[in-house]
Amino acid sequence: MISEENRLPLSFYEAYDTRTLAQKLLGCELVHNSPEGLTSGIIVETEAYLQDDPACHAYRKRTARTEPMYSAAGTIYVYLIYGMYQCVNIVSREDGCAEAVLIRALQPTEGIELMEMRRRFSRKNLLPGFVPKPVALRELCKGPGKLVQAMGIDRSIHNAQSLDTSSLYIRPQILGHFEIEISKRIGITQGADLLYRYTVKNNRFVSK
DNA sequence: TGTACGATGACCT
DNA sequence: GGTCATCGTACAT
Repeated sequence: MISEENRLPLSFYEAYDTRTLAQKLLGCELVHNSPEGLTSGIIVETEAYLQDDPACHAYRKRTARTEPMYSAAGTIYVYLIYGMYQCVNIVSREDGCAEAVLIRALQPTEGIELMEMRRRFSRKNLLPGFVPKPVALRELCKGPGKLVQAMGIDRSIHNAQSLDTSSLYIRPQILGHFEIEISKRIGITQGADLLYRYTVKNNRFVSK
């Protein structure tokens, strides 16, 4: 089967406030058409980051790192975390308003072998004697750092690009009927009680 | 110069 | 299941 591009237009990202967009993105397909091959997965877990939210990178000061967050809806924001992993966000709202949706987990669809290879060999596999082990399907994109590795997303390539023109883009909703579960965001202390996390209920590819 | 923040894998139980 | 090690970024001192 040949998969068509079927890229969502920027009007999709402009149409909703950030928390609504985070929910509308569930069931959509994140696609990376990379030189090594095409990989994709259904978005099953997102988190919203708002301007008046202490967990948001743009909560305090406008810096070089967070500059893409201030761009138009549909801009890609990739940041480095723990000095070793990266997380991918979809910028929402209008120019000058720094809000975004963090993509936290995918249900793999296309290019599963390529995703498995990327995950297996992007580990600390340069140490002598380290033998990379196969990565289970369920583990491929189960977490924001993991899905970025599996999809071959890279800050130096994708950060500040537009989903309208990048090799990374999103296809419309393809998941069958599902319920959205709302919960607290994972792994943060600032704004920890805000219910800005959205998951596909009972989906086994959700991170937790 | 120091410190808070935060995702993952290795290792252990 | 839990504990530990890893380090770029932002910001206070």
